[in-house]
Amino acid sequence: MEFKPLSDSFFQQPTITLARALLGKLLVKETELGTVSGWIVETEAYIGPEDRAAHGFENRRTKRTEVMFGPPGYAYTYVMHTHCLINVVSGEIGSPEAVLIRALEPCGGIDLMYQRRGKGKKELELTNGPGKLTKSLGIVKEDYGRAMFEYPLFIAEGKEIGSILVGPRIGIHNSGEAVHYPWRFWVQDNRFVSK
DNA sequence: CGCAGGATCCGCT
DNA sequence: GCGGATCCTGCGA
Repeated sequence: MEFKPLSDSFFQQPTITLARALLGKLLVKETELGTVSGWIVETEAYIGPEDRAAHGFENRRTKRTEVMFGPPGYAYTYVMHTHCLINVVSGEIGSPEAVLIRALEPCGGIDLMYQRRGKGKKELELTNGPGKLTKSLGIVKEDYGRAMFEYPLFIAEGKEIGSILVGPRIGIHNSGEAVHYPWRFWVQDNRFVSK
């Protein structure tokens, strides 16, 4: 299968809008071992200045958050415990905003996904969580700052999806009032959604 | 330089 | 459901 990256202008929309627009799109990573892809079925928006749960809360600018202050469409990867998570930088230059990709429905390169995740895994366990999907696709912290409108890591046109459901985000219970913000989006009835 | 705290996952109860 | 694994980042001393 061959995929073509969306243009950089796709990422130039408000973070919440982009988080919804990413649903159904394809996330693709190419490596020497092959190409792996999956349809995005779950996202979360993080809007730094006003969002206690975001790493860029109150415009906190560090080496780690730096990429979020730049233009949209670049990868913000970081390590959580033993896992790597991936966000798409969004919003205006100077404002630390991003969309976390939480789950995919496998599209291509499924054999390679099993190889990376371990043989005994079920198909559902390949990509139904933010740390799992990066492992299946071979996304690593070295992808930090990479443009996501160019090979080898990019967003491509996907497929039509059904209804989008909305709810509070996951795993941010120590974030005060931000706990309740309805900034998680997922495709209704898709079994790969993480929760 | 030390330490506390995670946007998680997995296995066991 | 719960706790441990495990490791990087940010901050304070």
